[in-house]
Amino acid sequence: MRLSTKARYGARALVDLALARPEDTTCVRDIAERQCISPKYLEQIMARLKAAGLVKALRGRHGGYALSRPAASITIKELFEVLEGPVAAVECVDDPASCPMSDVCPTRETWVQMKQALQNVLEQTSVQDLVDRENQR
Amino acid sequence: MRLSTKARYGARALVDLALARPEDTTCVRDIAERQCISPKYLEQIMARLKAAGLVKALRGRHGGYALSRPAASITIKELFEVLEGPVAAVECVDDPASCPMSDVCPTRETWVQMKQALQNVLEQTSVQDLVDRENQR
DNA sequence: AATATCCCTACTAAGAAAGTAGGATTGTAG
DNA sequence: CTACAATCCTACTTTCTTAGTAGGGATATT
Repeated sequence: MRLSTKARYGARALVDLALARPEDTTCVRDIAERQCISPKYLEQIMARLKAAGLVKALRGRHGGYALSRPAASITIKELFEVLEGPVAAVECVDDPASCPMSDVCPTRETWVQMKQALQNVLEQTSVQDLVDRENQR
Repeated sequence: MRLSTKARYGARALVDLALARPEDTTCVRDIAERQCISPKYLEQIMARLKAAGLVKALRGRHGGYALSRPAASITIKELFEVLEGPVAAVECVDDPASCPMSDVCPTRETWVQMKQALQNVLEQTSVQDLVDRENQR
């Protein structure tokens, strides 16, 4: 059960944007270079973040990306759902009807607890929290 | 970040074994039929559980599998690590040296927290807990 | 008009997941 | 002692996902 590079790269990209002044834009090439990510791949990731409304883009020369909201209001859970999909590790957690035994299955409750535990962590962490950590060093 | 069928099937198989008398053995075919799992696939899963010492096997006619310890002493975390691998969703959590930026990276701490949260749930749940849930209905 | 940026789509190579398949080995019951 | 039912072992296959690569189109600035 590994986290994809999309989610990890995306998190670092958001922190990178949050470190810039909110009114400035940062181009993909610069983020990619600082974060050691393939620029073309990061482009796709940023496109998804934009579609989800987490960042906004400015096209043309001197264009780039910026957070669309204050870093403190963007949670890692949002990022996770955009780039990694549902937090639930088993389908029946979100959709009991997907398994005919959902209402009797003793394992399902554990998968539900797993989701809740994960979600707690992801919801409680904002991009600003990550920035604060970075600044503490 | 989905849980594999191996882990899910394995969990159900252990519960199935726990429902039998401890001194009895249950053959793969029976478990597979009750749990709606491909018998040949379940064979491979049981082999892994045996190699990890969670179950013991008896060969030959009227052979089969049984839990090697009381159900209350087998945690889902053990099962998870055998069939799903490390609980950490990112490599640097268990092995900081795998990434040169581990000691500065602000995202790592969140991945660590994710692991801890998951681990809490998995450690606190034993096969016996699952059996108890099943019996409550 | 040149250029630097985002935007969009398609392609690919490698690996993992989820089984399928076929038989070898072993212990027991008749 | 023989047939059989079970585990054991290894290889194969098919499908899906991941992690990119590639090439160009649209657009705004200088």
